Amino acid sequence: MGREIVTSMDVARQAGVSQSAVSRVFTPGASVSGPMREKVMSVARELGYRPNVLARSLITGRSRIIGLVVSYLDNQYYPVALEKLSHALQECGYHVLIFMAGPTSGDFETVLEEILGYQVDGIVMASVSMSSDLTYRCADEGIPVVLFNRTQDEGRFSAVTSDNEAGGRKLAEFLVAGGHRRIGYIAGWEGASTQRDREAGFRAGLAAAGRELHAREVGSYDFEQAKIAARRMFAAADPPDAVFIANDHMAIAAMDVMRYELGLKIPEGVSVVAYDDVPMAAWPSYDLTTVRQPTNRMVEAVVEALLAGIEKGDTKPRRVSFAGPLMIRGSARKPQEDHR
Amino acid sequence: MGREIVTSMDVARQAGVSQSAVSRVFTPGASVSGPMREKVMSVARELGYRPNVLARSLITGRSRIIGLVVSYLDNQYYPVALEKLSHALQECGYHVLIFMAGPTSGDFETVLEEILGYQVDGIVMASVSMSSDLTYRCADEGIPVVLFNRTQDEGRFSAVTSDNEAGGRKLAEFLVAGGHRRIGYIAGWEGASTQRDREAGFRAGLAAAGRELHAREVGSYDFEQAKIAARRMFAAADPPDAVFIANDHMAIAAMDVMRYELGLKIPEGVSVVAYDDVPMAAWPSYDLTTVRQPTNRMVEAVVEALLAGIEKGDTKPRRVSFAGPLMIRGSARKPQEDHR
DNA sequence: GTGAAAGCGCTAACAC
DNA sequence: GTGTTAGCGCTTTCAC
Repeated sequence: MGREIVTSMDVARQAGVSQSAVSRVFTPGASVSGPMREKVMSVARELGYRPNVLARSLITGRSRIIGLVVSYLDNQYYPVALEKLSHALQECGYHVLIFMAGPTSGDFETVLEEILGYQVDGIVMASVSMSSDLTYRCADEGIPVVLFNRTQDEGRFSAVTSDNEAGGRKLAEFLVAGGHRRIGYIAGWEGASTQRDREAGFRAGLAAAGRELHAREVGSYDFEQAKIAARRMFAAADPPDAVFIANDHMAIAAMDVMRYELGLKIPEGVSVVAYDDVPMAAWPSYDLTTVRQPTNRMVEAVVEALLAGIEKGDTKPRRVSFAGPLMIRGSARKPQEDHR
Repeated sequence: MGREIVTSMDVARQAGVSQSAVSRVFTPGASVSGPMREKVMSVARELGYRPNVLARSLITGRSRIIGLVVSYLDNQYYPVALEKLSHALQECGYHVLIFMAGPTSGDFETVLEEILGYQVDGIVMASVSMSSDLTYRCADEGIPVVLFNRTQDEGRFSAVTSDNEAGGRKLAEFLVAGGHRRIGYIAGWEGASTQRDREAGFRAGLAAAGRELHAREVGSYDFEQAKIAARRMFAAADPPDAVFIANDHMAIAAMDVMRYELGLKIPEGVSVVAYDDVPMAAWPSYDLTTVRQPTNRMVEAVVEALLAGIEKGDTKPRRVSFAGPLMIRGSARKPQEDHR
């Protein structure tokens, strides 16, 4: 019942050494003699002693905890990224403490207050909607804040993204080269930088070919909203012959509506392209042409920015974005098919 | 740069009260007068003070951290469950610290050592493969351990599952009633209790109708393994006319192989049923008849078991399992369709 | 290289 | 109801 904690003092007594000696044995890079180390380690093992990270944090000022703020986990992109991030941080001796932000549990403000209470060493924001003075307070207090898969206009935080604009442009070029004439777009959440950049790149790509968007709906990065958007777009008179949907999660919802409700054929009737390259995009049922997020490199960059802030005190914001390849699959007519 | 921490002492000085008065204001249920509370709160707000959860934990012996051990997040069931669990715990003032166990980062043993170091108040094991003396040490130290979606033979830990055996039986009855004669099974990871129970129930259900398994392969709850299993099962002479695949994650992999590689029609050529009811199962591309895991109730039970252990010291293992409904969709021939 | 002592930020008796 | 005091388990000077 009572959590019997074995302390460094217990080990010290049992081993007949001072408590600080025990501490030193468990402090990487402290000066301890061989015999001392062995004596202490052996008693520690016997007693099942482990240093208390929390007590340590009180004095070192580092908790070895990274707070992750996220608002949903149903878009497959996030769990996969979380898995990678968590692994990478674990490798460096950090762990991820999850904070769900969103309608269900408290607003963003509350969540951030909670985070601060845990004395996290760094914060990763993977959620799309969040803006608060508190975020600045984190930064002001010297806690590194890294935005994952989003940026912010004022560059006060580090931000790691893929090159959304370039991705959008690539998709436009691909659709234009595929001979499409009426090209639509289903937007993500309008407050998100990813949405804005993907659309900007896409429109720029169309413009470069002398084209314009033929139709536009908003899916807000939400599964159900995306269905509604697809219905509206393709039930219209003169519907698009190709559509860029701002992420795979929505694209999958939309494709199901298009094929099963509206009876459209993909890619014969309409081409679909999207963004993220979640695992599902490669499944034959969707076989989605999409821009891959270079998640591994993005995660590396997040960890780097975090550690630079924590361990070197280098909290100056860094904004990195990585170009991701276009994964050409079967959901959109390919350029060469048009060369008859 | 230097993390300037505002302490309760700072607030006390500024407000002209004792440090313990400040502490009491932030301790729910402590006796403080109205004016005192206001004075302290106002200074606290002004200074941006937040109690240090970690320092508090040192004295209370509670960290308000729940360790979650998980080995993969690509099976959509886990992220969705994690989201719910995290929300529920957050509501009670706890947060989830993630520990990834698995080939990539250290073995289970190491991970558990790390967990112990964080003085977590409770542990949830959502991973399938884990067995270690350390797990017992957690229990011995009075830390509540709850297995999520798995049980263990010796009942030393609390375990929350759906009624896998009943689910398996329901599926067998459904397939038998649907007039299927050659019924196959693709197993999950053989070390998992869910696998064992689902198969046992399924076999029992077949036996009750005087039937036996016609074919059996192992997919180990892995996407790629499941594809291989499906290929092997349906490339055989005299392949099954129905198959139960031990979870939706594998079923989706297998269905893609069956339809796109082997040219099978579902459900005309072969019926497919599975287990979990992940969101994807309801998508028209899969439209999978499956047993729903009553995740909400399972999460509630996990939280209950955890809190009983933490707050009431009641760590006696409780094993709960909830029956989940059969979600009848289009991937398997339905009984009434056979009544001609 | 090792021990003694101080103190991280906080809660929990204990007096008043 | 409020202040004083004593630690929680640990790291880190500082002597030796």
